[in-house]
Amino acid sequence: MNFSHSEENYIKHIYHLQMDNGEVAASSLASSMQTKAASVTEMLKKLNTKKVIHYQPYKNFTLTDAGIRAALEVIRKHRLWEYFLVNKLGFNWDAVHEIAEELEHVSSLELISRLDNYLENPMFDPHGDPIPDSKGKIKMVKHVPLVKLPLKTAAKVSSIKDQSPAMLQMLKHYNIHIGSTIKLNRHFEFDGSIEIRIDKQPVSIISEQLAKNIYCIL
Amino acid sequence: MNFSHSEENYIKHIYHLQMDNGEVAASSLASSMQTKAASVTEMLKKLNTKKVIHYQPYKNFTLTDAGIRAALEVIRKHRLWEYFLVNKLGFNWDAVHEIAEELEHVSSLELISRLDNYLENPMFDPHGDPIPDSKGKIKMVKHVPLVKLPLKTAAKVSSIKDQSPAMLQMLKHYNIHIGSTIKLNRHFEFDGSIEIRIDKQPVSIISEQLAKNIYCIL
DNA sequence: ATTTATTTTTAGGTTTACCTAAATTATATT
DNA sequence: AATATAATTTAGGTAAACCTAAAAATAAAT
Repeated sequence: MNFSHSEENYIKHIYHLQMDNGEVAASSLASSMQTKAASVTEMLKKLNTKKVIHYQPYKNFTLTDAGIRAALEVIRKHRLWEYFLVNKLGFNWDAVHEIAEELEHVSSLELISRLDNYLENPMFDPHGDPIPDSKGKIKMVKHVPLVKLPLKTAAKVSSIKDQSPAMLQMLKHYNIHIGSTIKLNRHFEFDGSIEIRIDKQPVSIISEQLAKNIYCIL
Repeated sequence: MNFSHSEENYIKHIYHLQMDNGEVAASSLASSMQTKAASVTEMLKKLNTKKVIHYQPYKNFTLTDAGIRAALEVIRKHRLWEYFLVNKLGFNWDAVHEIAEELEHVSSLELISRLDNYLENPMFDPHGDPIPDSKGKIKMVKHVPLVKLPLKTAAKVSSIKDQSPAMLQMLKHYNIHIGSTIKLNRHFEFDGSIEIRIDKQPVSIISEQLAKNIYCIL
């Protein structure tokens, strides 16, 4: 099956939303795609006739098996390109998302298979997200929000939600990277801030707002 | 200035046509783009308002300086990606054109500059065509058709017009590659076939049809 | 210099992917 | 259970990029 760029984007977003939530509401898809509900409805009808989603008017929906396969193909491309951009071209991991959004729509499967090979079949992209293999198999990793980590248990920083420059500046200041070992020592009830230890550095206290944007793998 | 994929394709085709011919007719652009004359007219009006072409209704047209710059940017991207596909991913040089047609529209200039760097600033793509630098400077090379080479003068095979599998099979048989040293020894009047020497191999005779598809640099 | 043929443009339609505003259905509140 | 609120769909419109068929302009041929 062949999909337009737009269809691929919808499929990808539906996939991520249903991973969070089991099923997807049209409104959340609209906000995730930065578009309007009416446009979403139109696309849902098309994806339904293409048997990409299970859909009944006015109800929430999910991807079919074919839809999941399609989503994982796009995600595979996206993450392989991100890996390439960081590890071969020397981009910072926070600068590659937009470029990969374009590259992921280049259609050749031969290209992706050779790229995968050239990169030596990486398992994770620069944000710590797993890269599906050519058959759509993907390492399921739960990204636990830092604030919900069990106390004093070593974990690894796996991804950062907000990747604004302001956020990156903060991360740099605290010396937090993807892959850093992190321990949650205690919560402060008053303002939700937490005490953490990054690698073998002295403990620091970070705000709830910052903490909420950091995800970890146990 | 920002261009759609379609606009970029038109600009690129106009560039190639005006390199051959000085100016471009709507009909030749239509056939080169595999589209209809009416669609071309529409696009010409748009490119004109965007000041990409010098255009007056019913007359032939050419790119403006801005248009040439835009064309060279697309061509630079196309050829750098082709180089990447062949020299890093191991594609055959005849398999990369279509993929590069998609990659050339990825917009990031930072990406292209890093790719160029990563590839160590190649001057020529796998077909022997020169790669414009980031300022749009391009080595002007005249590709002489093999049949018009001066007799017994060493030249280099620079490009192949028809890249069908049938053609590639022939080239393989005669052991002709991009970059091979080639000498034209004589013409046979009867059927237009020619006697050539490739590198230090024994001379061979090739048909006019084959010869017409081979271009050289002196 | 007319007539004929070719090229180019205009007019009017299609598809994809958006949009706003209004109508409909589902959900929440009293 | 009736009503208010929220979510979703429908109706109708726009822009880009294509199309066919007819009209207009240019080039070629008698």
